[in-house]
Amino acid sequence: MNIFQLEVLSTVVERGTFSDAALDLEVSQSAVSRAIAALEAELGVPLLSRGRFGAKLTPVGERVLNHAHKMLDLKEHIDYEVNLEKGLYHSRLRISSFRSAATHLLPASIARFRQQFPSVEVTLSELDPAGVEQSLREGQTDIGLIPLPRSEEFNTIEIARDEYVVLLPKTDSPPPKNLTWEDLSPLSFILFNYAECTSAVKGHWAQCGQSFEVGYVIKEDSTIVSMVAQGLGAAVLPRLAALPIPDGVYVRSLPTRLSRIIGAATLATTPHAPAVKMFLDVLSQKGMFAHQTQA
Amino acid sequence: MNIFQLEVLSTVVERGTFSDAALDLEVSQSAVSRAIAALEAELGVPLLSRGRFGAKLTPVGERVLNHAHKMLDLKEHIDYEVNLEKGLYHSRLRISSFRSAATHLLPASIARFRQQFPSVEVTLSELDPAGVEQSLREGQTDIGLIPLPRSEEFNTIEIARDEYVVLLPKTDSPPPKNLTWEDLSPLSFILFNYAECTSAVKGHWAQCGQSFEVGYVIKEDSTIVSMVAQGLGAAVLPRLAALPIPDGVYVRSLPTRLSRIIGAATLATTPHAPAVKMFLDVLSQKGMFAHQTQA
DNA sequence: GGATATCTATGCGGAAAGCGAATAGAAGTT
DNA sequence: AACTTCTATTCGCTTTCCGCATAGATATCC
Repeated sequence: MNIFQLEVLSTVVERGTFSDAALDLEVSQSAVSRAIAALEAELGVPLLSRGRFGAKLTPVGERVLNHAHKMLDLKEHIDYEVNLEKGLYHSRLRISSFRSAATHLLPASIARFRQQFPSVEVTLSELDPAGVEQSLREGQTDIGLIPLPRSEEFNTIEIARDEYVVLLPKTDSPPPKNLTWEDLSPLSFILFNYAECTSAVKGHWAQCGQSFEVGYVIKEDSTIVSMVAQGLGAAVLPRLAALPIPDGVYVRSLPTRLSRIIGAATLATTPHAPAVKMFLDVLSQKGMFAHQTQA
Repeated sequence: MNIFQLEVLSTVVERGTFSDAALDLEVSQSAVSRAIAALEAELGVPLLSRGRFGAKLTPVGERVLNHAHKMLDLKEHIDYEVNLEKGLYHSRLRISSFRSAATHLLPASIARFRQQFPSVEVTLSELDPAGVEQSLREGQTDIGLIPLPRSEEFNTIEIARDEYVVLLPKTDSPPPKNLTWEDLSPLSFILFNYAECTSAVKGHWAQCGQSFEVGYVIKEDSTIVSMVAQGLGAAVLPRLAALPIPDGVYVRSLPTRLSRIIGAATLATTPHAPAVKMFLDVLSQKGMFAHQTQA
């Protein structure tokens, strides 16, 4: 049994006669006749009844065709996999990302992607969000990880949500589990001057009708964590940026939660290469990269 | 692409080497090598990486094999259908049934069965339940429809439940929708002397602590229905036996419901021929005869 | 380093399968 | 009866597939 025979059977049933099926398949009528005869000989049952009226399925032919259709569908899936592989072969994928997403989100995703497509060359550039946008615009980057929302020149999908947390230095008594604005009001804050975090925090405070004292505005997340550990102030920054958090620092949620949305962006006007599409599937856990759930 | 190539691919992966796969498949090692090479040439991608260590799937090979396994499963389904057809061809199915099941239940089932297996010769004998049992014992019947329960010499499956109803003649005022034992106590009843109905009804009355007057005991269900229509009494009999019920007769449920179970029986000691198995599936709406539900 | 073992790939010759063109046979239509 | 339209089969050729034998590569053993 081969795929051609199943295609012949399917087309004969669809067209009604061997002659019309032959035209459709671009082979001779005798090739169609012999393909069907060979299949019937192999299986040992008549699949079609035929005569001057053309050809119609027998009852067992109907049941066989049901399965045959599924096999033809699977052949299309195989062709898809194969064409995907051919499209990806020796292609490349250029990713840009701001630092904490580059450090904490991308490595696992890239590993997973390359497990399936080892021939794709992946590059990862660490840029601030404005740099990521620029690199997308200049065609230097295929996929950029940036905070959302973004302008309409980009197509975006949400990848993760990253909560802003309060880092507090170790003191004689630990801070309460749930902070209030009153707990925070006497504190001096170190803000994270990167990836629009400072403006997000200030906007959030304003929106909550609160005010706070800014002690420092620092670009390096690791420096901020160290300063908190040394008792120089409290900090507010995204959890991913704070990682890894040393023992000498408490982590608490804000009284009113704030999160940033991390998205994957592509340039809206650029058609996606197969590698880009596949990696977007990894990031959003779709298609073959859907999360395995217990059956 | 053909089934043999998919079997080769599957076996190579399972066995680890072309040489071991060749032994398994009872072909030469070079036949295995060329089958794989032909498949890779047709698809245009390498499915296996191989050398002195044997053969391992490439990533695209894994994805292709996933679909290939499903195709091999479908081939087994096709083989099953085909073997089933061969087993059934020119076989026969002998059914015996008591009258109302023969009249009302079997025709649709037999039609459905023969639509799929037109080559099976079906015979239907109408016998009372004792006659059905005897015919099964004597090997003259493959499947018998009889009321349940039955002795352990038979394997049985429940096919339907058939409610005993009260038939009442048309009078100046219609009977209440829900009859009470008081409503029934002044009536004279015509009982159905067939398929253990009389004993079932008497047993039910006794179990409910009631008594009733028996006017007639009649064997013909159509005669009973006519007598009720003529005002000669009320009747208690299974609904299927009463069909078709003319306009001049009211139908009501008993105050305490009574149903008979109609079952399909086969002789416990006899292995089932394929036609018997398939028809039991029709009756119990299993396998390929499962009820279609909206998706 | 050389010999050996074990794996896959390929050449050779023969058998089997598949192709299109042509035609035979059957059945429906005119 | 003649014609049309369908499938099945023959013919001659081409392609594919087979086992046997062997080439080539690589790991193991001495």
